[in-house]
Amino acid sequence: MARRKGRMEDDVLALLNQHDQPQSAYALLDQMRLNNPKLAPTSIYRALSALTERGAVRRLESMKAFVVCRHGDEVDNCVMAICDECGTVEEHVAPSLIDDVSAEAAKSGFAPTRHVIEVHGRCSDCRFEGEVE
Amino acid sequence: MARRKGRMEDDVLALLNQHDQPQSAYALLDQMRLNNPKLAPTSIYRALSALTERGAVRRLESMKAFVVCRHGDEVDNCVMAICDECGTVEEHVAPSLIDDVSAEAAKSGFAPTRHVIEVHGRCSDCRFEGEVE
DNA sequence: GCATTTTTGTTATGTTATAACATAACTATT
DNA sequence: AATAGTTATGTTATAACATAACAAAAATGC
Repeated sequence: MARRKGRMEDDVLALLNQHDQPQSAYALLDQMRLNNPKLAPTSIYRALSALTERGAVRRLESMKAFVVCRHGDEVDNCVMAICDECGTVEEHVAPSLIDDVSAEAAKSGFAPTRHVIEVHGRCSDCRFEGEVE
Repeated sequence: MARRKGRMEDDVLALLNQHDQPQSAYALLDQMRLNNPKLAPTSIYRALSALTERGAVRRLESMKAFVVCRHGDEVDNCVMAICDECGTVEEHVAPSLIDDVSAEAAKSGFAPTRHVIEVHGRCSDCRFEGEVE
């Protein structure tokens, strides 16, 4: 009954790649169910978890949704800019900025292991859509 | 049946203030139910939402939990450092750092409105607990 | 008092995520 | 190609998080 190894991850990643906007786990599930109606949430979450661990996918904590990671090797050095109007996400690689954030936390002796840096706002396209503000 | 205005918010805030660690909405609900067994999730979420809006409380996006905001007037200028070992949270007010993050996002014309900056790791106490590493 | 607005209560449901266990597929050895 | 061990996936159920929609009570303004 089980399919070939790693296939689930590939399918989920391929599906995520078809979208410009972050997708919720259940949105992915619904889409996967078009081909595989009995698919369970667990399968999606397992795939997302594995993809996340290897830096292929990122969970946007502030929107409970997942995006493909364009810079997997820099996964902990990114500032994510999320447009609240169109939903698109920009991945800014900025190691020095992450260092600065770490340094701030380190002021109290804190030793960082993971950074969540998400900025909400309006992207360039949306700001200049229709008229300049 | 409804109680005096704002009372719910006060109760939730008071309860949150009794904790050093962030609390999930349902953890708060369980505690409130000791006095008020029929309390519904809605009531907690409404209070948390109002408290968040006025900067008294913050949701830690990366852990689905809420903490009292020690610097309500600087609510969007904070770096939150979360100890994964003991759960304590430090609120670092760092406006210039937030400016830097904004500037990074602005490189592509993005106009930030809200910043989520959460750092996970180990706090000073936990690092030096037992022995120096 | 009476109408209006706001807060809280109530009921129901929607959404996100994981636990626990079963089975199929892959791997390596013989 | 039998086997045993490991890993991936399937299956079932439920836990945890969050909101919608409507009702009732209190506060507010006239």
